[in-house]
Amino acid sequence: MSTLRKDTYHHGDLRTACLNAALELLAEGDETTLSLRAVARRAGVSANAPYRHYPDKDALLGAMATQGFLDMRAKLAAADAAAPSGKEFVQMAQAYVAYAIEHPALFRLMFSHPCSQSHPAATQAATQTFDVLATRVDETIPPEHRLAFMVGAWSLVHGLASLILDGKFSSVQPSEVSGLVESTVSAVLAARHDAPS
Amino acid sequence: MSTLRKDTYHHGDLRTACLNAALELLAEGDETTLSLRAVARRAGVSANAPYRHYPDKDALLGAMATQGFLDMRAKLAAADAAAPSGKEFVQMAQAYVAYAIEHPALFRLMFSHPCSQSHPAATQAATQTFDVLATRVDETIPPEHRLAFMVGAWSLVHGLASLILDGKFSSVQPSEVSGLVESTVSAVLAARHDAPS
DNA sequence: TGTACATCAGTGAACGCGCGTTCACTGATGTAC
DNA sequence: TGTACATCAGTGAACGCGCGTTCACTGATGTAC
Repeated sequence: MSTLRKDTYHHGDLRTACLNAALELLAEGDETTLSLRAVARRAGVSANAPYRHYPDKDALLGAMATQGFLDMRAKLAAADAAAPSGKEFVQMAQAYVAYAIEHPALFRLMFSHPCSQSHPAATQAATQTFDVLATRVDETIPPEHRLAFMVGAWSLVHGLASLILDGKFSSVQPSEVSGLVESTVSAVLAARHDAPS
Repeated sequence: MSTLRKDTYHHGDLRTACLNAALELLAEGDETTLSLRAVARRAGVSANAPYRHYPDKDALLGAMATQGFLDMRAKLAAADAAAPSGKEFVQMAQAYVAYAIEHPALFRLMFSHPCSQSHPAATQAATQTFDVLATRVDETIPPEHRLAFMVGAWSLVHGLASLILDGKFSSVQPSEVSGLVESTVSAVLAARHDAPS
């Protein structure tokens, strides 16, 4: 019976509040501006209160990455479900890149931070995210091309998102991104029957 | 007349020595283990000696990213030159991924660290690196497909490298990487005439 | 060739900083009787 | 229904840490005359 009351001594759900505060801080800055003390400050709580709910900073980072993957999975699944027949891959790819652009620091945390490999819940959530793509692949691509297609499609989309976030496509306008994703993914799709195993 | 003598008061070429020490430290660890003080220690010099040659830590990081891009450019150019006709893209792609795997922390610094965008020498070196690919594209790909091809090929290879570094392809063995790059790049190449503009 | 001097490239000590984390403690809560 | 008590979830002060950076200084070097 823990109703949420922020003004009481007992917070109610400080675990979630810390997670949200951390995600906010990450959205406003980057990983270097995300400290446990800042999270506590944002949650309106003393510096070591978070230790009641997370054994250390890395555990909080792991929870953030996990949450990120779950959010991303929902976006991919929604794109897959909403897409007209035959457009599933293109629209999932667009959703993937859009997620990265909307959450740049979290995206980097999810993929590049050590916690994304060391935190079991995070790796599991990552697998669940990729399974959305894998399921569609299994229904669409002939078995002998599945692995190459999975790796190729995912690499393509991930590289595109990364290079955009890192400012390496300075000549590409934000409004062009969606079309670029479509044309590039379509090209790979068209080639899948020609691919060497 | 500065001959290199490490045992004298005047170092000889501390600028280069700091750069190399920093690259070594990055190769041995990651960006979080790379401090200016550690660089000075490695170079056998007092903690603030590097300030004679770099205005601040970020300047050193920028120099490192610059060096990384120049090295990478050399590797790409060598792969392009050595490749049998028609295999240039595949072998450049393999060189790109190989470079990332051999220098994971430096690769991340070059692409994801803010210094890679703020340091003019680094952005220029990056452009020179991409120009190796662009030159081959101009000689091979019809004009109307060049942009899409550049973006697609680069994204593909960069994503592949990034996901491998980040441990997201746990099912892919190191020995499979080269073949995977070849098959995936070949697929994109085969599709380039079908690609929507 | 020798000497005076400007400049360069180091030294070593110190500063403040915010961090992650630990400690001892206390207010709030729920429950057994 | 009231009370004693265990437990939970906070507080506030403190610790040590290594960092980037600054300061005043000094040894080494090259050059003008």
